[in-house]
Amino acid sequence: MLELAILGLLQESPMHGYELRKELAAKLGAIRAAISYGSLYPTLRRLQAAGWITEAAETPATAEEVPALTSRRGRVVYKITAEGKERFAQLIAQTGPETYDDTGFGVHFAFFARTDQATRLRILEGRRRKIEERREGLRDVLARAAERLDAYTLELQRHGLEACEREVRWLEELIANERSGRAPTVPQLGTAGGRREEFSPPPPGESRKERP
Amino acid sequence: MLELAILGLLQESPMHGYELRKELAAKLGAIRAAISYGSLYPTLRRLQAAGWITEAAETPATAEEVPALTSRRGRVVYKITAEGKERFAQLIAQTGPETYDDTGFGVHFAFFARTDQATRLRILEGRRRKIEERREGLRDVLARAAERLDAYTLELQRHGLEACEREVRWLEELIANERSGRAPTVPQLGTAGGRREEFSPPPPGESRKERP
DNA sequence: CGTGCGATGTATCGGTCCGATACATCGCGG
DNA sequence: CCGCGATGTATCGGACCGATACATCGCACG
Repeated sequence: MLELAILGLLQESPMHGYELRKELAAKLGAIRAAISYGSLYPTLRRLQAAGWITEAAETPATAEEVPALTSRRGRVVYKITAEGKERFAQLIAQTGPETYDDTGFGVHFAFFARTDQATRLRILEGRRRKIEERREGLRDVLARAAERLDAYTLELQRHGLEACEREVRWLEELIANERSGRAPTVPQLGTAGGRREEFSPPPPGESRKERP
Repeated sequence: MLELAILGLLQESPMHGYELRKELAAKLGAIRAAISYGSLYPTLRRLQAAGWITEAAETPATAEEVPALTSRRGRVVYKITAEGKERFAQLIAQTGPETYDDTGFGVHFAFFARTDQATRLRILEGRRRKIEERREGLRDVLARAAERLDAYTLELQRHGLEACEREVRWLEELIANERSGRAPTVPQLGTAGGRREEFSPPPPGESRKERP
């Protein structure tokens, strides 16, 4: 998962570890806390060893003559390689069970802009299926084992059940949107307009073209 | 977390590993998938080594004479010890940062029936604080960095923000209930698949006593 | 009658990720 | 000039997961 996230972010622009962590936190803030350095740095080294990312020099030109004395600030900027892009595409497209758990789904979803529509649909439906199963499990417990559980545990289940129901509804909307060929559009919060492209290169700030 | 959950469940009745996993899944189904054996069995051994649980003999009488030949089914039943109960009480009462993350909060909440009211309140408020922080983070991203992110990522944030808002409201209700001295009973909101009862089983003041 | 299969049951191994910790530099205000 | 918070890289032990292996039980189906 981390691997996928890093490869995805570095595709937008080269970054060093610290930056990567912040961007990751911004992009995935909805689904998980900031990633730990204890996972990040080892993973970066692993990706580098595999040839999917490389170190990019930091020096901003004009600095050839005076490198030493106070040794340059130790900042390691990574950029993705061609092999890395291939790897990313492969990881994005290949769906296993872990694609549908909370974190896995969140990471995949966060990179939907770089995912083709068929895969998006497959992932959304897989996620929906998984949440529906969880929902049924909770209903069973509430219906069949209610008297065995105390009021607090029951309340926890009830709250979880409601969350499942909401997420299923959310997914239904996204799936319907996806099938109709439009990008996600949220009614209130004019955050996004409809787009028709299946992916958008680095340049941020998509123009907002209203598509009925 | 696993340690706390096991100690809590074994307080209700002795169980073997497989059973423990199922009960855990039923009790915590709302917040996390079933626990892995790869964590469960090592943890059981650790708890046993610490003296917090012990093996309870399985043999149902009448089996003294003929133990061998086809060796008896290998089922290991564990029960909690007095030290284990102390340990549980200590773990329940002591709140660290991990008490407020998704899993930690869920596990603590699931054992609220064995937690005193002051601690319940402290945990609910800590959780609320944490969710409020997450909510503010998401609002910031949506307000300040919206144009940097693609429509899918924005939709993810929006959905996460909504989930935060709902959870805060839920926590507010629980806190109000708690302060008023009543057990949890949420007015309807009829969605959920099971009917609910309208009572309040655990006597308001203290946690429940030993197995009835 | 047997036989195969799904549920029950215990156990280990490698791998991912986290939390704590350490340490060094930078910029800024007091 | 000094301290302190943000920036930045790095490691270590531990928690937990997913896959896998293996053995037994009960029962449905031929």
